[in-house]
Amino acid sequence: MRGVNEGDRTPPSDALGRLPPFDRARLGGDPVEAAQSLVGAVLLREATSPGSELRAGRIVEVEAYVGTEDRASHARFGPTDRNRIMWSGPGAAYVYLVYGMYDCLNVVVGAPGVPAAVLVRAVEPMAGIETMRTARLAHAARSRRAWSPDRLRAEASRLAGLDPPRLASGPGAVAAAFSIDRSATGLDLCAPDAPLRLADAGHEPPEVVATDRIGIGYAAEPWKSKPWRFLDPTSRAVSGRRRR
DNA sequence: GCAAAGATTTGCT
DNA sequence: GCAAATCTTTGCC
Repeated sequence: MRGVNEGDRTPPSDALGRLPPFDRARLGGDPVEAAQSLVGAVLLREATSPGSELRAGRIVEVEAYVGTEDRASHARFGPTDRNRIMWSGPGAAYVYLVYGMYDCLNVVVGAPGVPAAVLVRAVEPMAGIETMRTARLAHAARSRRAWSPDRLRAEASRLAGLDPPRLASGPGAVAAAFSIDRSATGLDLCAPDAPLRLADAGHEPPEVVATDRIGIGYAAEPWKSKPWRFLDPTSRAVSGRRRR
C-alpha cells in the first residue's frame, strides 16, 4: 500500500475531500444545461474500509436523458420500480444494471416531477488510483462467474498495467472503479457529507464538445440524433469517439 | 408466464 | 468488426 500522495502530482486527497459540494441549483434547471455543467465537476468517494483510499476524479463525459418523450430514456415507459427516482428532483443518484453485469451511475437533474438524468460515462482519476484498480478487479471477480483463477490473474495483471485515464473510461468502468452499485440509488450527491458525492472543481469549466448519444440505436428520431452527449475533448479518459 | 433486448466491455478474427 | 458474458426489466400472450 502506498503512502498518501507518495510520488504523484495530483492534489492531496485531503484537499480533494474538502472541495465544496456541487451546487444543486445548477442541476435543477434545463437538464441539457445541467449535463454540460457536470463536465469538469469532481466525483468523490470516501474510503470504504481501512486500507482503501479516497477516490476522486474529474467527470469528462456525460449524456442527458430528458423527459418521458425522449425515446432513448428509461423514463419513456413512465414511472416504474426501477426508474422512479428520476422524478425525484436534482441531485439524487440513479444507478441501474445493464447487460446483466454493469452498473451505470446517473445524476438526477431537472425540476421535481420532470424525469431527467445525466449518465456519467467517463471520469479522469485524480486520487485513489490503486483503490480503483482493486475495485475493478473485485467487480470482474463478482460478475464474470465463468472466469477461472487463471483468467482472473490475467485480469489483475491487465488492470495493474492500465493507464489511469482508462480506469474509469466508460459508464460500466466508472461504477466499477468507484464501487457503485444499485444500492446507491437515492443517495443525495449534493450533500456535503455523502460517502459518494459531487464537488465543484473550483476553476474554469473545460472546453465541452457535443455529439449524439452512444448505444441508443433502438430509439426513434429525432431522439437518436439529439446532441446530448457532452465531453472534454482534451481528456484521454473519454470513451469511444470524440466527434459525430 | 415467457421471450427479447439492453444508456457495456473485452477479446478474438 | 463481431460475439460472448449475464440478468433485470419490459412487453406480449
